[in-house]
Amino acid sequence: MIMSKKEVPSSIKDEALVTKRRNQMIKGAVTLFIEKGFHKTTTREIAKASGFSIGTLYEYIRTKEDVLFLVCDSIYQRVKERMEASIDPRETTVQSLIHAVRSYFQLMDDMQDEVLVMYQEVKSLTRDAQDYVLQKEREMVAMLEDVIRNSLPGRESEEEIKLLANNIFVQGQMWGFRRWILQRQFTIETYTDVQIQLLLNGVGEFQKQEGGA
Amino acid sequence: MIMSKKEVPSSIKDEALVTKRRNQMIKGAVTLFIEKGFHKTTTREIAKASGFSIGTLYEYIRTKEDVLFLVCDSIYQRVKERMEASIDPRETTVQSLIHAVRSYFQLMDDMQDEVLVMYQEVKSLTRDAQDYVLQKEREMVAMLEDVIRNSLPGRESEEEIKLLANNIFVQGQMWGFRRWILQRQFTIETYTDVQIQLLLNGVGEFQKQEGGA
Amino acid sequence: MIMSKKEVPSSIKDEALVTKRRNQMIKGAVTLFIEKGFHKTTTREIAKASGFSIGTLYEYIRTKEDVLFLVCDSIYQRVKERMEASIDPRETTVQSLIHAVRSYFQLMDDMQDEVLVMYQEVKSLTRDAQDYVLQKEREMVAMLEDVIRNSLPGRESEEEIKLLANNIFVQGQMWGFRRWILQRQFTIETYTDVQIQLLLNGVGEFQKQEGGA
Amino acid sequence: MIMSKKEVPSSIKDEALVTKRRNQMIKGAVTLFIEKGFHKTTTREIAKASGFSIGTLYEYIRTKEDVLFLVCDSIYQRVKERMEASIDPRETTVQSLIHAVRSYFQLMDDMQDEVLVMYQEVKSLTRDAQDYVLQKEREMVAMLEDVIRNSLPGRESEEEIKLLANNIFVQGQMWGFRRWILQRQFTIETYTDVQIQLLLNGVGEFQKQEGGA
DNA sequence: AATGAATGAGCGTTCATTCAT
DNA sequence: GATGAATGAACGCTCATTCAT
Repeated sequence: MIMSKKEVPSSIKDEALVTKRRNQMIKGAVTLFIEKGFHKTTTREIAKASGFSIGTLYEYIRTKEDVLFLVCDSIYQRVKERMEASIDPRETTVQSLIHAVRSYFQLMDDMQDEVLVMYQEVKSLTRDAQDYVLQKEREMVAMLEDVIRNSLPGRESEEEIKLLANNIFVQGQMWGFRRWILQRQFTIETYTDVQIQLLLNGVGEFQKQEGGA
Repeated sequence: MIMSKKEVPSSIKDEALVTKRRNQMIKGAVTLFIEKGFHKTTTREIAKASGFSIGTLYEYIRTKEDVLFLVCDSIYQRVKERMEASIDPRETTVQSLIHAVRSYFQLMDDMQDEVLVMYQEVKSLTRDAQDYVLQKEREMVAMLEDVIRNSLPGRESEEEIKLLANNIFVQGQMWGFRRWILQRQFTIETYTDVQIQLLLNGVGEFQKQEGGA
Repeated sequence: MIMSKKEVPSSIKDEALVTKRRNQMIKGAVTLFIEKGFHKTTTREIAKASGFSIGTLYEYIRTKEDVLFLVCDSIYQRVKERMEASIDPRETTVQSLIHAVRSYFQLMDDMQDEVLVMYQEVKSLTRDAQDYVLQKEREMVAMLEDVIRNSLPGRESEEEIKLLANNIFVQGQMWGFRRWILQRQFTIETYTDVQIQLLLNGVGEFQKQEGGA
Repeated sequence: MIMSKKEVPSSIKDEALVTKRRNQMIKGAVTLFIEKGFHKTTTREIAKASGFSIGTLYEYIRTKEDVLFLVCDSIYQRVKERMEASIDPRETTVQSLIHAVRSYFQLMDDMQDEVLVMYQEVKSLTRDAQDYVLQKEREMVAMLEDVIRNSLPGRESEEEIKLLANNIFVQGQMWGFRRWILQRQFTIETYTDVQIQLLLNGVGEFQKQEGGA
C-alpha cells in the first residue's frame, strides 16, 4: 500500500515554478490527448499548447512519457480527491451507498474526457509508472469496498463486495467510454437511477441460486 | 443500422488470394499488437510476421491503419460468431440468461488478449472504421438485450434491459482489461458465479426504491 | 590475435549492394571527416556526400558511429594492404629495412589526410570498435618489428626492436599530423632520408651508454 | 614568430576575478575533457565542475570553444614552463641532452592525460586559436633544438637537428597517446632508457650511408 | 503477383547561448 | 557580479509508403 511519491525530475530549481509550469503542461496536454491521443500528439504540440517552447518543455520533464505520467497522475489525483471529498465510508446505511454511487457517477460525468484519456493511455506508460497510477485506482476501488461493507453490514460476502466495488467503478467509467451507445439513451441522471435500481435488486430473482458450477 | 461491408481495397485481383493473405496478415498482426500495441508495431514487423515482404503487404492494404481495421474487424467477427453459436435468444427462461452470461464470460476469458487490443486500439481507427466496428458491438449488445428480454418476460423495463445488456457486456470485457486487479482474486468461474449472483439479486434490497432524483 | 570480422549490420539483403553503397558512404564521409571532423559532420551531410538520402544511409548502418567505424576500418585496411604489398619481412639485409621505411613513409605521404582522420577520430569509437581497429595497428607495427628483427639479426634487443617499430610507425604518421611544422622544412624525400640516417646512426655517439637508470 | 597574447574577452572588469574564475573553469573543464572529450562535455557540466552557474560561465567566456582554448593554452603553458624549468639549453654536453630527454619524458608521463586532451582537441579550435597554441609547441620544439645544437656542437646538420627535436617531442607525447601499446611493455624508465639508447646510437650501422634517393 | 531498396517528412531530444532579474 | 529560466536551431534516427524490377 505504501508507495513513495513518484517524482519526475526537472532541471528547474524553483519548485513553485515547476508546479506552475507542469500545471500549464498538464492542462495543454490533456486537451491534446483527448483530441488525438498520446501517440499522435507531438512534443512540439504539447509545448505550444502549454504556452512555452520545446526547450522549456524539456526543462520540466525528461521524456514525452513523463508528460503522460504527469497527466495520468493528475487525473487520478483529481478523481481520487473528489471521491474522498464526497464519499464518507464510515456511514452505515444503504442510503449512503446510494449517495456514494450518485456522487461518483456525477464525478465520472464531469470528468468524462479525462477519464477516457486515462483509460486509454495508461497502457503506454512504463511498467513502473503504470503500477504507481494503478495503485491509485486500487485505492479508489477500496473506498467503494469500504462504503459497501459499511452500508450492508454482514449481508454480502467479501467476494461480492470486491466485485460490486469493481462493477460500480467500471460502470462509472463506462458512462464515459461507452458514451457512443449510452448517452443516446440515457442522461447521467437516468443512467444513475437505473444502475442503482439494478445494483440493489438485480433482475429480481429473489432466491439465491446458481452459486456454484 | 444497416451497414454495407466496409471494403479495404487491394491491388490484387484474385479474391481468394486476398482473403488468404489477409488472414496471414491478421494472424501475424494480432500477435504483435497484443505484444506491443498498434503504434509501436511497424509495418515491416507486420510483413515479416505475416510471412511476406513489405512490398507485398502494401499490395493488400493501403495504409497501416487498414491492418488495424482488418484486425479489429476480425476479432469482432470472431467474438460475434462465437456469441451467435453459443447463445440462443429465443429461449425464455432465467436459466438461458445465466447460460448466455456464462458462455459469454468464457468467451471473454478465451479471447482476453484480442479483446484488450480491440479495446485499446479502436480509437486509432478513422471515424468511418470506428463506426463500422462499433456497429458490430451494438449488434452483440442487442443479442444480450434479446436474451434478457426473452428470459425475463415483462419483468424489466426497456431501460433496465438496455443497461443490463451493457453491464453484462462490459463485465465480460472487464475480466480482461482489469485482469491486474480481478485475476488475483477470482478465477473465471468464481468471477462468473459471483457476477451472476449479483446480477440476479443485486445487493438484496427487495423493495424498489430510489427511482428518481 | 584472432579477431573475428566485426560486422556492421545492414537491413539490405543484397550484399554486393551493401558493399557498393558502403564504399560510396566511406568515400563521402572521409572527405567530410577530413574537412570538419566526425563530430561536426552531420548524418545528413554524410548521406548527401554519399549520394543518397538520409533514409537510405540508415538502411546501411545503425548509427552514425558505424560510419566512423567503417571509415576507420577501411583506412586501416588500405594502409595495411599497401604495407603488406610493399614490405617483405623475410628479407634479411639492412637495405630491406631501409626499403620498408621508405615505402611506408611514401604510403603515409599518399594517405596523409586519411591517416589524420583515423588518428584523430579513433577515440570517438566505442571500446569494442577501438579494440578491433587498434588490433590492425598492432599487426602493422608487428610487420615492422619482423622487418627489423630480420634485417638486423641478433643485433638489437627485443625491447629495442619493439620501440624502433613504434618509432618508425609514429614517424610515418607524424609526417601527416605534424605537417604544419614538418612540411615547411622537408619534402617527403628529405624527411625520409634524414629519418633513415638518424635511425641507423643515432646522433653518432658510438659507445653504448646510459643503458640503465 | 612574435604572437601577441591571444585574449579571450570577458564582460567582467575586475581582472583578478577573471583570472580566478578562469582558473576554476580550466581546472573543472580539464577533468571533464579527459573523461569524455570536448564534444561530449556540455557547458552546463563545465559550469557545474567550475563551481558556478551557466550564466556566470558566460560572463567569462564568449563561446564553448573559448573554454577549450583556455584549457589548451593552460596545458601548453604548464608544459612549457616545466620544460623551461628543467632544461637548460646552454649546456654543451651529451649528458645535458640526455638529461633534457629524461626530464621531458618524465613530464610527459606526469601530464599524460592533459597532453592527450590537448592533442586530440586542438583540431576543434578555430584556425586562429590553433595557430596561437601551435606557436607554443614550436617554441618547445625549438628548446629541444637548442639543447641538441649545443650538446652536439657541429656534429649534426640543421636538418638532422630539427628532425631530432621533432622526434623527441613526439616520442614524449607518444608515451601518452600510444599507452595502449607502449605501457604494456615498458615503464616510463625503461621507455626512456631504450629511447635514449636508440637516439644516441641508432641501430648501430656505423657508416653514414643512404643519404640520397 | 512479389520484392525490397529508396525516400524524406517528421519525430523526440539536446544544448549553446541569451537576458531579465 | 551572479543567476538560472527560457529559447529554438539542429541533431540522430525512424518508418510508412512508393515504385522499378
